[in-house]
This record gives sequence, C-alpha cells and structure tokens, in this order.
Amino acid sequence: MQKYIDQLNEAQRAPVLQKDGPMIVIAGAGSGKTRVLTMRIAYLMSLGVDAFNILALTFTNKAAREMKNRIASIVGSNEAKNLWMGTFHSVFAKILRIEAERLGYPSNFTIYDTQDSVRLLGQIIKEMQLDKDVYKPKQILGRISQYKNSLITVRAYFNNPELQEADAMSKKPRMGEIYQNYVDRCFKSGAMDFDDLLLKTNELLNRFPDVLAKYQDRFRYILVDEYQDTNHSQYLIVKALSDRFQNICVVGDDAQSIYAFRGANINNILNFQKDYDGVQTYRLEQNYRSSKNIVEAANNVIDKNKTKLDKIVWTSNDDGPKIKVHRSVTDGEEGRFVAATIFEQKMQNQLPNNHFAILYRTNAQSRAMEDALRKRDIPYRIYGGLSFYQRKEIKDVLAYLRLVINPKDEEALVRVINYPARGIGDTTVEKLTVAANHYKRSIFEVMQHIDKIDLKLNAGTKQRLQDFVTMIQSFQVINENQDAFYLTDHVTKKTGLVQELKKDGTPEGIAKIENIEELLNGIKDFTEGQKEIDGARGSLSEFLEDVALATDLDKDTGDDDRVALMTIHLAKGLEFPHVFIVGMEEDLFPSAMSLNTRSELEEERRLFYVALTRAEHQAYLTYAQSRYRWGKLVDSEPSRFIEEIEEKYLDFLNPMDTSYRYKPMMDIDIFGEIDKSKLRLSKPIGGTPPAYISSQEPISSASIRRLKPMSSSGSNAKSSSVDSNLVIGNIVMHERFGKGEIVNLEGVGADRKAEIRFDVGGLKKLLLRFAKLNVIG
DNA sequence: CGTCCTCCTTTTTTA
DNA sequence: AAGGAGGACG
Repeated sequence: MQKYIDQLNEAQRAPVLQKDGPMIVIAGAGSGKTRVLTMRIAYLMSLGVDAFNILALTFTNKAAREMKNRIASIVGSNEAKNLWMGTFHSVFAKILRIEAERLGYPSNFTIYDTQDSVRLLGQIIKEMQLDKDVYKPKQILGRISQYKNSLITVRAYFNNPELQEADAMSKKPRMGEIYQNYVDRCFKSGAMDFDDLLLKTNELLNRFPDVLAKYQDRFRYILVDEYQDTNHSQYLIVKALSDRFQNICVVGDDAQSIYAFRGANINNILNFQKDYDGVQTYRLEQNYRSSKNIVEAANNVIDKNKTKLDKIVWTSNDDGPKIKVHRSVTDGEEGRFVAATIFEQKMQNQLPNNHFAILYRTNAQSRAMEDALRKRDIPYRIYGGLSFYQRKEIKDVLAYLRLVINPKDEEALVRVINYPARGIGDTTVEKLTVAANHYKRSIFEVMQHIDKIDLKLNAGTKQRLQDFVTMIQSFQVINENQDAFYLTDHVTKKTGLVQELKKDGTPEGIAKIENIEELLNGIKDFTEGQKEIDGARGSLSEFLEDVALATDLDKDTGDDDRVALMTIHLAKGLEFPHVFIVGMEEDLFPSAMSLNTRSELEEERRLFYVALTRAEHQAYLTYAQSRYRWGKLVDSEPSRFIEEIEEKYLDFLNPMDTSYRYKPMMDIDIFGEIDKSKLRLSKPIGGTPPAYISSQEPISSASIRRLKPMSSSGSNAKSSSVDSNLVIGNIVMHERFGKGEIVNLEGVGADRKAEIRFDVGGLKKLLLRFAKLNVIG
C-alpha cells in the first residue's frame, strides 16, 4: 500500500490519508482526482474498513468500473467485489428494487426513458383535451423534472400557491393536474422515470427511519465524484446517508459544472463547508494532463467568470504547441480540415486513431465530421446522440422484453401491441386505455379479462387481443426457464419483428436487422458475464436495468482504435492527446439559448473550459463562416470564446484572422436614422471567403428591413454572383459579394438605395456607402 | 383498420 | 434533413 501512497504528490496524499470526517477536494482539471478517489478507497480498505461499508458515487458507470478494477489490482478482486460503486441512478435503482414494496412499487418496476415519458405526457395532454402547442410534452416533462429534482411532489405542488401561479402565468394553469396524472400513470404502470430514481430514494429515506438507519449503517464511508454536478435531490440523498457517520468525501471542480440545465446546483459544492461540521478542504491544483499552453489558455478563459472558487491550476509540463485556430467557409470544409489534419498527423507521427477526439456543442454537428472522416477512411465512433438503445428497432425489441418482466408497463405495451401490425388499431387501444383508467387497472389486465368487460369490440378484435396476451404469457414462461439471450432470440422471431424488416428489404431495413443482431450479441455477452459472476442464469431484468441506465460511454471498451466524436458534455472526465473543438461560433458555442443571463453564459464558458482541458498535447479550435442549420445555410461569426484567449497562446492557421479580429478595418458612418451605427469589416473580403459587414452597435431594425440587390448598373457586374439576402437585423447585417464588384442595393421602399463598393486589394480601400437613405420609420 | 402522402417541427447539453 | 403527426383514401 505504502508504495502506492508514495506515488502521490503531497496535495493528493492528504485527502487519501484522512480517514474520517467530512472533506471536500477541489480538484482542478487533470489534477488526478480519480487517482485520489481510487487510492482513498484502497487505503480505507487497507485500514480494515469493510468494502461493504463503502459507497462511491461516480459520474458514469464506466468510471466506476475502471476505478473498481484499479482498486482490485491493489487490494485484490475478492475484496473489491463488494464495493458499491456506480452512478446515483444505478446505485439507487438497485436499492429501490430491494425496498420497492415499501413505496408500493413492484420490485420489477420499469425505468421509463425520456421517450417513454414524453409519449405518456402527450397522451395525457390529449386525453385532457388540452392544446399540445401550449402544453408541449417536452417542456412539460422538463417542468416536472424540475419539480422532482427539487423534491416538489404533486402534493407539495398543490400546497404551493406560488408555483401554481407561476405555471398559470405561463399559460399552463393545468400543469398540476398533468403532473398528477403523469405520476398516477407511471405508478399504475409500475414505472419510474429517471428523476423518480432519486425522488423515490429520498422518499424512502424520509418516510422509513429504519430503512434510513439501515443504509446509514451500511454506507459508513461515502465518496462522491463530480460533486459540482449534483442536483438538489442527489444532495439530499448524500446528506441523509452520511448524517450518522459524517464520513463524506466529495470531489469536484466548480469550474467544470456544466449540468445546471438538468438541475445541477453549483452551490452544492460552493457551500459544502457550511453543510457539515469541521470540513477539511483540500485543493489539487497541479495539472498533469496538459501542456502549459493549454493549461494557461484555459485559465485565461475561466478567469472571465465571476462565480468561482479560488483555485490556481498550474503545470510543470512543457509549453507544448500553441492552440491552432482554423477558419473555414462552410461546415463541410471544417469537416474536411479536421479529417485532413488527423490524416496528416497520423501519417507524420504514426499516431493511432484513438489519440484524436472531435468535440462539439450539439449532436447535429457530428454529421459533417462523419462525412469527412468516412471519405478519408478514418475509423471513428460517435458517442451519444441517438444512442443504440434508443433506436426504434431496438426499442421495439426491448418493449416486448419489458412487457415480459412487467406487463403493466403501458409505454411498452402501446408501442408494440400493434407492431408488427396485427389488427389492433388506435380505436381499440383507446377503448382499452379508457377502460383501464376507469377500472384503475393496467391495460394488460383489462386485456386479460376482455371477456368480462363490454367494450363493444367485435369478436375478431377480441380474439387478437387474447392472442397477444397469450403470446406475452408464453414469453414469460420461457423467461422462467431459459436465459435472456434465448428468450430475446425467440421474441424477435415469434413476434415477426425481424420478418417485418426483411420484408421491407431497403438498406435501412437491413441495417435495422443488423442492429437487432448486435443487440442479441450484447445480450449474449451480458448473460455469459452474469453466469461467470454468480453462476446464475443471466437475468433479463438485470439486463433491462443495465440498458435503461447505460450510456454510450459505458459500452465503450476503449480497446478499439477509432477517432472519438462526442458532445463536450459527454467528454467530461476524458482526455485525448489531440482535441478538435469544432463549431466555435457565436450562437452555436456559446449557444444562442444561453445568452440571456450571465449565469447561462458562464456555464457555456465552463463548458468551453472543460473542452479545452480535455487536450493533452494539441488543441484545435475551428469555426466556419456559414453552416447548415435546420436545413438552411446560415452565416456565423467566430465565437467570443476565441477572443477570450490571449493571442500568445494561439496559432492562427489562416493569418487573416488576426487582422480582422483585432483591428477593425475601417469605421464607417451611415447616415440617416442609423448613423450612430459604426460598421466595420469583420471578415476578410474578396472572392471566397465571402465578405461580411457587421455593425458594432444595434441598428434600428425598424428603419431597414430587407434590402435586395438591384439589377446592376455596371457593365458586366453579375448580379447572380451576389447573394440576394442582405438582411439587416438588430445587430448584424450580412452580405456576400463577389470580388471587385459594385453592388447596388435597393430597399423595399422606392427611395431606399444602398451602395456597397469595394475593390480587390480592397481591405484598405473599402468604401461603403449608403446613399439616399431617407428611411421611413 | 392500414397505408401512403404531406406538412410541420425541430436543436443545447443527459441519466 | 429527417422523423413524426395527421389526414385522405382504399
């Protein structure tokens, strides 16, 4: 043990060696916090603490698994086996299954994913005959999620006039009823959504002192990783469980708090010292991961935030290369640049693919990257997005399996009751739903007793319903005697799912069949794995729970050599020698949605900090001047985050960048109503790339709406080379021109004319003139 | 009841 | 660009 302790630096050693009491470790990016957590657990065990008494909550199950393996290599796998480690959701899902009946839930409860929840809400909103444009299911779910994460139950909601008023103000007076119905329906279906896993855990610990005592006694040492991303609900769970022994160790970095949107509360980490008595605070400030350039540039960025803890991240690593900044004209070109650079780097330095990561703000950006990588035959893997388990064909198979485990699962049932088509239409399902709600039973139960209830169904329909029930029941019998793989294989054949896809015959259909085969392989692996562990038959319900809480990262074995593509959120905690941060553009990163409040912008900035600090050796920032968004080509400006890094850390690959970014070329006054606006050339002009003109100050948008190119007056100036969408919005007006042209622009009103004129050498000679701009208000 | 077609929305991030 | 919802028609 000692030899491992010796490998730690002094700052890391201190929190490892403090056995008891509350403590917080503020750990800068790349400062070895995982190591500290790992060593702390190993050290506790070496002091004789029973593995059964240690609970470690991590951010991903993969992180838990890796940590466990590491600990096993130190203290032995027999010992490490009994550690409780995992995400909040997976750990408490297990506990909830054990204690389910206390809460009136079956222990085989289903976990609804977001899709399930949204569909159910849509259904409820429809049943309540509300306008789905006012009550948008996704939004409603977000609202409910907020309530749940703040421990506002339906009852608490109705006891809180302020909340009700707030919802009424936002034109959703019936929010409470929807919430009520949603909760009831979930309960009736024996289902919990993601937030329930935490909410119900709180309920369990609050309502049943003996249960609380049991788990307090059990978890004598609690460790929480990524504490800055815990929400209120998680905070309370931790608080309750650690209350008796107060052996609580939280690790985190306020600068990397990026989950406020899902209820994470940065104050949990900022206020930790106040929550427990005698908190020891440790700081890990030495970065071992990244080059000095990257560390200092990242510090540069995070300095702009007001809300933060004192902490100075430093490194003794080499300077390393500067951060490369690349501009391209379109998102397609951006992709090609990234692919080409990866290709070159691989060739020159003999690097494997998995030394590269491409990080982006939104999943939609992956496409351009994929296309470019594919063209160069560079293997890649996309994480997140539509995850494997969310694909339609996979969810269909899983829905049958869910029904086998929990026939009350309404979402699973409506999903597959008529897929593949078996003559049970919407009308029938509706009748069943009404009856189920009326009798306060599940749809499946209604179907089981279809003979005894008069639903005005014809004989054929009744028969088909009974056939369906019989089929599910036959699956249940198989589940009792065979392993999950056998059952799933049987289900895909018996239900006609695969046949349906084969019949389809399209390439998509074939891909879907392959996906189902992959699912089967996954189940096979799982069942084999389970057999090895406990000799038991691989249990279907365990598999389903794994699937419900799995992330793409969890699936990753890490041994395949591919370029990684993922959102920055997913990249947290990971590191790569070469990192591309793409789409560094205003309204994309920072996201247009996050520009309303300071705190939102600061979260975006933390996100950028996270992105930058993933890089060990080389970081690239790329942006495009136009990109396809919602199917249309949209112009964009470089992100402000680029400017927030001092120039000495940056290496502009297209040198023009520096000139226009830091030195406005020319200030031009415009007359008329908008004469206060200073226009400046904000991008290089001439040929490609296109030129843009933007104003530094708001232009009165009422005065000018839209200017269209007038047919040219010059001899051979081609108006076709002029994009016709000069739009003057509140702040920016854009126009692209060909080179050396004189462009006449005419407004909507007869006497509105604008002339923009420049010539090729034109950076200096830009002349922009709006003539006759007697704008009518 | 089933299928096909058109129109509409969507994109911020996730367990 | 692409998937989902809803309507028309068989």
